[in-house]
Amino acid sequence: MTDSANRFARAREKQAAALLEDYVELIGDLIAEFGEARVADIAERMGVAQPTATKSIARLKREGLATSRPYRGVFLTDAGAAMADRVRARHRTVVEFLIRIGVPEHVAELDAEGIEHHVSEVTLRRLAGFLRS
Amino acid sequence: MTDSANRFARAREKQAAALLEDYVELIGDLIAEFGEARVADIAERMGVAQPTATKSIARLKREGLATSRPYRGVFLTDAGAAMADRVRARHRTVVEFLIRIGVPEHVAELDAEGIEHHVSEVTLRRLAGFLRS
DNA sequence: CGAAAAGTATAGCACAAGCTATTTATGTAT
DNA sequence: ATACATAAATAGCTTGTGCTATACTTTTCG
Repeated sequence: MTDSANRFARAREKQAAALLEDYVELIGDLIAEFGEARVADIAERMGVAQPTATKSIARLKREGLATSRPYRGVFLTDAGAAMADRVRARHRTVVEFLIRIGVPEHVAELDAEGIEHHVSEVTLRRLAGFLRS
Repeated sequence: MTDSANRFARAREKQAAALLEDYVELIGDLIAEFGEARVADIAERMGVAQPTATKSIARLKREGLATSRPYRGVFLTDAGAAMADRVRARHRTVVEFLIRIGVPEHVAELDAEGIEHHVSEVTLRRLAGFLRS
Protein backbone atom coordinates (compact mmCIF):
# COMPACT_ATOMS: atom_id res chain seq x y z
CA MET A 1 0.00 0.00 0.00
CA THR A 2 1.53 3.30 -1.08
CA ASP A 3 1.41 6.45 1.04
CA SER A 4 -0.87 8.12 -1.44
CA ALA A 5 -3.23 5.13 -1.38
CA ASN A 6 -3.55 5.60 2.36
CA ARG A 7 -4.22 9.31 2.00
CA PHE A 8 -6.94 8.70 -0.55
CA ALA A 9 -8.48 5.89 1.47
CA ARG A 10 -8.65 8.12 4.52
CA ALA A 11 -10.19 10.97 2.53
CA ARG A 12 -12.84 8.55 1.24
CA GLU A 13 -13.69 7.50 4.77
CA LYS A 14 -14.00 11.09 5.93
CA GLN A 15 -16.29 11.78 3.02
CA ALA A 16 -18.55 8.87 3.91
CA ALA A 17 -18.89 10.26 7.43
CA ALA A 18 -19.51 13.80 6.23
CA LEU A 19 -23.15 13.40 5.27
CA LEU A 20 -24.04 11.84 8.60
CA GLU A 21 -22.30 14.69 10.38
CA ASP A 22 -24.25 17.25 8.40
CA TYR A 23 -27.60 15.62 9.12
CA VAL A 24 -26.86 15.20 12.79
CA GLU A 25 -25.79 18.80 13.18
CA LEU A 26 -28.84 20.03 11.31
CA ILE A 27 -31.22 17.92 13.37
CA GLY A 28 -29.62 19.30 16.52
CA ASP A 29 -30.10 22.83 15.20
CA LEU A 30 -33.74 22.26 14.35
CA ILE A 31 -34.50 20.77 17.75
CA ALA A 32 -32.78 23.70 19.45
CA GLU A 33 -34.69 26.17 17.28
CA PHE A 34 -38.15 24.62 17.02
CA GLY A 35 -38.20 21.91 19.67
CA GLU A 36 -38.49 19.27 16.97
CA ALA A 37 -36.94 18.17 13.70
CA ARG A 38 -39.47 17.36 10.97
CA VAL A 39 -38.45 15.45 7.89
CA ALA A 40 -39.75 18.18 5.60
CA ASP A 41 -37.63 20.82 7.34
CA ILE A 42 -34.56 18.61 7.30
CA ALA A 43 -35.01 18.02 3.58
CA GLU A 44 -35.46 21.71 2.84
CA ARG A 45 -32.39 22.80 4.78
CA MET A 46 -30.26 20.05 3.29
CA GLY A 47 -31.45 21.02 -0.16
CA VAL A 48 -32.65 17.52 -1.05
CA ALA A 49 -36.04 15.98 -1.85
CA GLN A 50 -38.00 14.67 1.08
CA PRO A 51 -37.53 10.95 0.29
CA THR A 52 -33.79 11.50 0.14
CA ALA A 53 -33.88 12.91 3.66
CA THR A 54 -36.01 10.00 4.83
CA LYS A 55 -33.47 7.57 3.44
CA SER A 56 -30.53 9.30 5.08
CA ILE A 57 -32.39 9.44 8.38
CA ALA A 58 -32.84 5.67 8.08
CA ARG A 59 -29.09 5.42 7.87
CA LEU A 60 -28.65 7.62 10.94
CA LYS A 61 -30.96 5.26 12.82
CA ARG A 62 -29.06 2.23 11.58
CA GLU A 63 -25.86 3.76 12.90
CA GLY A 64 -27.35 4.56 16.27
CA LEU A 65 -27.25 8.33 15.90
CA ALA A 66 -30.95 9.10 15.74
CA THR A 67 -34.37 7.67 16.44
CA SER A 68 -37.78 8.33 14.95
CA ARG A 69 -41.25 6.90 14.77
CA PRO A 70 -43.30 6.95 11.55
CA TYR A 71 -45.03 10.28 10.92
CA ARG A 72 -43.29 11.76 13.95
CA GLY A 73 -40.18 13.88 14.34
CA VAL A 74 -36.56 12.81 14.39
CA PHE A 75 -34.54 12.75 17.61
CA LEU A 76 -30.85 12.37 18.37
CA THR A 77 -29.45 9.63 20.57
CA ASP A 78 -26.78 10.55 23.09
CA ALA A 79 -24.17 9.56 20.54
CA GLY A 80 -25.91 11.69 17.93
CA ALA A 81 -26.13 14.70 20.22
CA ALA A 82 -22.45 14.39 21.12
CA MET A 83 -21.55 14.25 17.45
CA ALA A 84 -23.72 17.29 16.74
CA ASP A 85 -21.92 19.31 19.41
CA ARG A 86 -18.51 18.30 18.17
CA VAL A 87 -19.39 19.04 14.56
CA ARG A 88 -20.94 22.39 15.38
CA ALA A 89 -17.88 23.50 17.33
CA ARG A 90 -15.56 22.43 14.54
CA HIS A 91 -17.68 24.21 11.95
CA ARG A 92 -17.52 27.45 13.94
CA THR A 93 -13.78 27.19 14.32
CA VAL A 94 -13.24 26.67 10.61
CA VAL A 95 -15.52 29.56 9.65
CA GLU A 96 -13.97 31.94 12.16
CA PHE A 97 -10.54 30.95 11.05
CA LEU A 98 -11.28 31.62 7.40
CA ILE A 99 -12.75 34.98 8.26
CA ARG A 100 -9.67 35.78 10.33
CA ILE A 101 -7.32 35.25 7.39
CA GLY A 102 -9.46 37.57 5.31
CA VAL A 103 -11.99 35.39 3.53
CA PRO A 104 -15.35 37.18 3.17
CA GLU A 105 -17.90 35.75 5.58
CA HIS A 106 -20.19 34.55 2.81
CA VAL A 107 -17.39 32.60 1.11
CA ALA A 108 -16.13 31.33 4.45
CA GLU A 109 -19.49 29.72 5.10
CA LEU A 110 -19.54 28.08 1.69
CA ASP A 111 -16.01 26.72 1.87
CA ALA A 112 -16.28 25.62 5.49
CA GLU A 113 -19.17 23.35 4.61
CA GLY A 114 -16.85 21.14 2.61
CA ILE A 115 -13.57 21.72 4.45
CA GLU A 116 -14.70 21.01 8.00
CA HIS A 117 -15.21 17.29 7.50
CA HIS A 118 -11.56 16.82 6.60
CA VAL A 119 -10.04 18.77 9.48
CA SER A 120 -8.43 16.34 11.91
CA GLU A 121 -8.28 16.86 15.66
CA VAL A 122 -4.66 17.91 15.39
CA THR A 123 -5.37 20.49 12.71
CA LEU A 124 -8.46 21.71 14.55
CA ARG A 125 -6.33 22.47 17.60
CA ARG A 126 -3.92 24.42 15.41
CA LEU A 127 -6.74 26.46 13.93
CA ALA A 128 -8.10 27.19 17.39
CA GLY A 129 -4.61 28.14 18.55
CA PHE A 130 -4.29 30.54 15.64
CA LEU A 131 -7.59 32.16 16.57
CA ARG A 132 -6.38 32.78 20.10
CA SER A 133 -3.19 34.48 18.92
CA MET B 1 -34.21 27.45 -1.31
CA THR B 2 -32.63 28.19 2.03
CA ASP B 3 -29.06 29.44 2.42
CA SER B 4 -28.01 26.19 4.01
CA ALA B 5 -29.53 24.23 1.13
CA ASN B 6 -27.30 26.19 -1.22
CA ARG B 7 -24.23 25.55 0.90
CA PHE B 8 -24.88 21.84 0.96
CA ALA B 9 -25.64 21.71 -2.75
CA ARG B 10 -22.36 23.44 -3.51
CA ALA B 11 -20.42 21.10 -1.23
CA ARG B 12 -21.98 18.15 -3.05
CA GLU B 13 -20.89 19.54 -6.40
CA LYS B 14 -17.33 20.07 -5.17
CA GLN B 15 -17.27 16.53 -3.94
CA ALA B 16 -18.40 15.17 -7.29
CA ALA B 17 -15.50 17.01 -8.93
CA ALA B 18 -12.99 15.89 -6.30
CA LEU B 19 -12.40 12.39 -7.60
CA LEU B 20 -11.79 13.60 -11.13
CA GLU B 21 -9.30 16.12 -9.80
CA ASP B 22 -7.43 13.45 -7.90
CA TYR B 23 -7.17 11.13 -10.88
CA VAL B 24 -6.09 13.88 -13.22
CA GLU B 25 -3.40 15.09 -10.85
CA LEU B 26 -2.16 11.56 -10.29
CA ILE B 27 -2.03 10.80 -14.01
CA GLY B 28 -0.04 13.98 -14.51
CA ASP B 29 2.37 12.92 -11.78
CA LEU B 30 2.85 9.47 -13.26
CA ILE B 31 3.50 10.82 -16.73
CA ALA B 32 6.02 13.28 -15.30
CA GLU B 33 7.69 10.54 -13.30
CA PHE B 34 7.62 7.55 -15.65
CA GLY B 35 6.66 9.00 -19.02
CA GLU B 36 3.39 7.09 -18.96
CA ALA B 37 0.41 6.38 -16.73
CA ARG B 38 -0.55 2.71 -16.57
CA VAL B 39 -3.93 1.67 -15.20
CA ALA B 40 -2.29 -0.66 -12.68
CA ASP B 41 -0.12 2.15 -11.28
CA ILE B 42 -3.05 4.55 -11.13
CA ALA B 43 -5.07 1.97 -9.22
CA GLU B 44 -2.29 1.27 -6.78
CA ARG B 45 -1.63 4.93 -6.00
CA MET B 46 -5.32 5.68 -5.64
CA GLY B 47 -5.69 2.72 -3.32
CA VAL B 48 -8.48 1.11 -5.36
CA ALA B 49 -8.84 -2.12 -7.32
CA GLN B 50 -7.84 -2.03 -10.96
CA PRO B 51 -11.39 -2.24 -12.40
CA THR B 52 -12.36 0.72 -10.23
CA ALA B 53 -9.58 2.77 -11.78
CA THR B 54 -10.61 1.65 -15.26
CA LYS B 55 -14.14 2.80 -14.58
CA SER B 56 -13.05 6.20 -13.29
CA ILE B 57 -10.73 6.65 -16.26
CA ALA B 58 -13.73 5.99 -18.49
CA ARG B 59 -15.43 8.87 -16.76
CA LEU B 60 -12.40 11.12 -17.30
CA LYS B 61 -12.57 10.31 -20.99
CA ARG B 62 -16.28 11.00 -21.08
CA GLU B 63 -15.63 14.41 -19.56
CA GLY B 64 -12.87 15.23 -22.01
CA LEU B 65 -10.03 15.22 -19.49
CA ALA B 66 -8.14 12.16 -20.66
CA THR B 67 -7.69 9.78 -23.55
CA SER B 68 -6.56 6.17 -23.73
CA ARG B 69 -6.44 3.24 -26.08
CA PRO B 70 -7.18 -0.29 -24.87
CA TYR B 71 -4.16 -1.96 -23.26
CA ARG B 72 -2.21 1.26 -23.60
CA GLY B 73 -1.51 4.05 -21.16
CA VAL B 74 -3.70 6.96 -20.17
CA PHE B 75 -3.00 10.48 -21.37
CA LEU B 76 -4.31 13.90 -20.42
CA THR B 77 -6.02 16.24 -22.84
CA ASP B 78 -5.10 19.91 -22.72
CA ALA B 79 -8.03 20.47 -20.40
CA GLY B 80 -6.88 17.60 -18.22
CA ALA B 81 -3.31 18.85 -18.07
CA ALA B 82 -4.50 22.33 -17.15
CA MET B 83 -6.66 20.89 -14.38
CA ALA B 84 -3.74 18.83 -13.12
CA ASP B 85 -1.53 21.90 -12.87
CA ARG B 86 -4.18 23.87 -11.07
CA VAL B 87 -4.93 21.06 -8.65
CA ARG B 88 -1.28 20.40 -7.92
CA ALA B 89 -0.62 24.06 -7.13
CA ARG B 90 -3.64 24.24 -4.85
CA HIS B 91 -2.60 21.06 -3.08
CA ARG B 92 0.85 22.46 -2.40
CA THR B 93 -0.56 25.69 -1.08
CA VAL B 94 -2.90 23.92 1.33
CA VAL B 95 -0.17 21.60 2.62
CA GLU B 96 2.33 24.40 3.08
CA PHE B 97 -0.24 26.48 4.81
CA LEU B 98 -1.13 23.75 7.28
CA ILE B 99 2.53 23.17 8.03
CA ARG B 100 2.99 26.90 8.56
CA ILE B 101 0.35 27.04 11.26
CA GLY B 102 2.03 24.15 13.04
CA VAL B 103 0.37 21.00 11.73
CA PRO B 104 2.89 18.16 11.47
CA GLU B 105 3.81 17.48 7.87
CA HIS B 106 2.40 13.96 7.92
CA VAL B 107 -0.99 15.14 9.19
CA ALA B 108 -0.94 18.09 6.82
CA GLU B 109 -0.67 15.71 3.88
CA LEU B 110 -3.55 13.60 5.14
CA ASP B 111 -5.88 16.51 5.85
CA ALA B 112 -4.99 18.39 2.69
CA GLU B 113 -6.16 15.48 0.59
CA GLY B 114 -9.74 16.11 1.68
CA ILE B 115 -9.61 19.85 2.31
CA GLU B 116 -8.14 21.02 -0.98
CA HIS B 117 -11.17 20.20 -3.08
CA HIS B 118 -13.30 22.59 -1.08
CA VAL B 119 -10.96 25.57 -1.13
CA SER B 120 -12.39 28.26 -3.41
CA GLU B 121 -10.30 30.61 -5.51
CA VAL B 122 -10.92 33.38 -3.03
CA THR B 123 -9.81 31.30 -0.07
CA LEU B 124 -6.83 29.95 -1.99
CA ARG B 125 -5.60 33.48 -2.57
CA ARG B 126 -5.93 34.20 1.13
CA LEU B 127 -3.94 31.12 2.02
CA ALA B 128 -1.24 32.09 -0.47
CA GLY B 129 -1.23 35.59 0.96
CA PHE B 130 -0.76 34.21 4.45
CA LEU B 131 2.20 32.15 3.26
CA ARG B 132 3.88 35.24 1.85
CA SER B 133 3.53 37.15 5.12
C1' DC C 1 -67.49 14.30 11.50
C1' DG C 2 -65.72 14.11 7.24
C1' DA C 3 -63.06 16.01 3.43
C1' DA C 4 -59.06 18.49 1.94
C1' DA C 5 -54.36 19.59 2.88
C1' DA C 6 -50.05 18.60 4.65
C1' DG C 7 -46.61 15.52 6.00
C1' DT C 8 -44.32 11.08 5.67
C1' DA C 9 -43.31 6.68 3.79
C1' DT C 10 -42.68 3.47 0.03
C1' DA C 11 -41.74 1.94 -4.65
C1' DG C 12 -38.80 2.07 -8.16
C1' DC C 13 -35.31 4.24 -11.09
C1' DA C 14 -30.40 6.30 -12.10
C1' DC C 15 -25.70 6.89 -11.40
C1' DA C 16 -21.16 6.87 -9.09
C1' DA C 17 -17.76 4.32 -6.90
C1' DG C 18 -16.36 0.43 -4.72
C1' DC C 19 -15.53 -4.85 -5.03
C1' DT C 20 -14.37 -9.98 -6.97
C1' DA C 21 -14.14 -13.12 -10.66
C1' DT C 22 -13.34 -13.86 -15.36
C1' DT C 23 -12.01 -12.97 -20.10
C1' DT C 24 -9.16 -10.93 -23.44
C1' DA C 25 -5.05 -8.79 -25.10
C1' DT C 26 -0.10 -7.91 -24.88
C1' DG C 27 4.59 -8.88 -24.11
C1' DT C 28 8.30 -12.04 -23.07
C1' DA C 29 11.05 -15.95 -22.97
C1' DT C 30 12.13 -20.63 -23.94
C1' DA D 1 6.31 -19.89 -32.42
C1' DT D 2 3.96 -21.06 -28.75
C1' DA D 3 3.22 -20.90 -24.05
C1' DC D 4 3.19 -18.31 -19.91
C1' DA D 5 2.95 -14.15 -17.28
C1' DT D 6 1.28 -9.61 -16.91
C1' DA D 7 -1.97 -6.01 -17.83
C1' DA D 8 -6.41 -4.36 -19.01
C1' DA D 9 -11.17 -4.88 -19.92
C1' DT D 10 -15.66 -6.77 -18.94
C1' DA D 11 -19.40 -8.85 -16.26
C1' DG D 12 -22.00 -8.52 -12.49
C1' DC D 13 -22.77 -7.44 -7.67
C1' DT D 14 -23.22 -3.92 -3.44
C1' DT D 15 -24.01 0.41 -1.23
C1' DG D 16 -24.94 5.27 -0.93
C1' DT D 17 -27.25 9.25 -2.47
C1' DG D 18 -30.04 11.47 -5.46
C1' DC D 19 -34.73 11.72 -8.01
C1' DT D 20 -40.20 11.36 -9.20
C1' DA D 21 -44.49 9.31 -8.53
C1' DT D 22 -47.62 7.31 -5.52
C1' DA D 23 -49.68 5.60 -1.28
C1' DC D 24 -50.66 6.23 3.32
C1' DT D 25 -51.14 8.84 7.81
C1' DT D 26 -52.16 12.79 10.41
C1' DT D 27 -53.90 17.26 11.04
C1' DT D 28 -56.87 20.93 10.18
C1' DC D 29 -61.03 23.15 9.13
C1' DG D 30 -65.70 23.84 7.44
